Amino acid sequence: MEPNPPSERTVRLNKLHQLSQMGIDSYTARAKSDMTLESLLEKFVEFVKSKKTITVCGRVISKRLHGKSAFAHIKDGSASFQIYAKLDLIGEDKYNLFKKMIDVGDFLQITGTLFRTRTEEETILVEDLKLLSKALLPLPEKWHGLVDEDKRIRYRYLDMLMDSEVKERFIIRSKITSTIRNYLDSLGYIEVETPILQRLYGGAFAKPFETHHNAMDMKLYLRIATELYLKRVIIGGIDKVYEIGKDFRNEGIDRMHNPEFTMIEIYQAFADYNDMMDLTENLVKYIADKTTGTLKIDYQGTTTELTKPFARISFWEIIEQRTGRNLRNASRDQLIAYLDEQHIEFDPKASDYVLVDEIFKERVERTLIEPTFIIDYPLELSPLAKRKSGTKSIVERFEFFWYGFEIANAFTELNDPIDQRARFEEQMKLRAKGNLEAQVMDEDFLTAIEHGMPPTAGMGMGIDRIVMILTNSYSLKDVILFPLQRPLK
RNA sequence: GGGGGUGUAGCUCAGGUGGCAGAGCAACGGCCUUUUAAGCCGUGGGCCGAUGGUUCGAAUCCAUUCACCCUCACCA
Repeated sequence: MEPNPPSERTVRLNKLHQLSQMGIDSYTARAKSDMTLESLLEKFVEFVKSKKTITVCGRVISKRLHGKSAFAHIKDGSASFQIYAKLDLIGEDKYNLFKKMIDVGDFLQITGTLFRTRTEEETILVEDLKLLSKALLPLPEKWHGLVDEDKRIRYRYLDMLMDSEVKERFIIRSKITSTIRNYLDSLGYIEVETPILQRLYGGAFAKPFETHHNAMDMKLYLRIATELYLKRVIIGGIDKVYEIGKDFRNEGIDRMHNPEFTMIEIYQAFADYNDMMDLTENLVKYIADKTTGTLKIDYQGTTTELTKPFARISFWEIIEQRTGRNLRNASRDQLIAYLDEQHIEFDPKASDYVLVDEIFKERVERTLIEPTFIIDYPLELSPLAKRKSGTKSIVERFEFFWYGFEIANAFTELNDPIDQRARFEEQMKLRAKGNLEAQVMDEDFLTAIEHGMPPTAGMGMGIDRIVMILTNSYSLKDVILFPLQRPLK
């Protein structure tokens, strides 16, 4: 029937069949383990002395047969450990089971005593073994592991298994989020959960994912930000609030962008963007110190120090520093002249402030290597931020940049319902002109502010990007367990 | 979307003026009771990403196409 000789999978399926004929369950419901392999290593000397018999579990990651004895390494989530099985000690049945039926990738339960080999390696002398779970597919090659970028993501579990740095990176990621929570919780911030499925999306400029609720026959969007709901929570009287969760933006994928990503947003009543800047600075320093153990952070060969206070420079000032020109009161013709001169591409239909933003992105953003707050943005770029007192066209906003990446964005929040309505109307005009990322009018949110919103500061920070820097990862894909990928075939 | 790169065995990779498809690891059979990239002897394994073309003959040359990576553009 099958013209080709059996594949590795077929060979293992045959073993499965033979095992079942031998009355052996290849997928046991229960496993017994006295301790992890890591703690076994710690207790090794003591257990050798007391000749203690121990039982542990792990996955076979290598196997070396020597005729009537055999070595293998097993690995659990904590460590790997060598085992040694001898025919005369465990008998023919068990020995042959190990020799013929157990493959690299299988999970075993091992009972035995401890000894050191000639080369001083800590080893379990097997007295009994039990198959816990049989693997049908082989593990990647043992000393190169998985190299192909596509496969590393597609089979992330193998990547984690074969490359301890990959696994470690995701453990650090978890530590970063728990450190953030601990820090904010200790300062009295309350973590909440707001809707991911929203009837209107807002709080950022982005194209949304759309979906549909069948029972209510209602169009819904996946949130692009948590902002507008967290402000409702502030209105509701929780004065210090935050949420860590996924946002979804229906846009391109590259090393700094993924359609779903993790964001933390923090809001605080009776605070302004200066307070929020202090909080952000302290938070970044705290998580860097707690998770890397140092305030000297190396990212892709460049080191920055978090010991001194972060620079704080205004939007217009940094543009002047980097371009050598004061563009604050520049006319449209002057802006275009500069863009042309610098060979920066731009949309000729874009408004003046978008042209300025273009210059900022091209000439400023990537130069902000040291942790830096850029403050006081043009009002037109920030429809949810409060006007800076005494100015007409500047808002109280900051963005935090590090290694040329935008990490956080914050403002003194607009809490004036009349002004907020006017800003939404401005956005709707842009939308009507074809800007699909302009914000949509949110009457329900306006009603909330009309009931009264305290002066509030808010901040959003990209968790994936922070993790990227703190784990010295080149791409977001390296810090997202399962990035979006096309299916095979 | 533009430019560049990659795609060959389960894994890591060779191969190329066009002439039977290769290695190591893994697998299978044999020997081996302290190995550890165990070793030794032997065996099997491939739609050379897909489609079409040129040719007596294509993994190799050409065109198209798919996937992934890099880069530029876009994208708060």
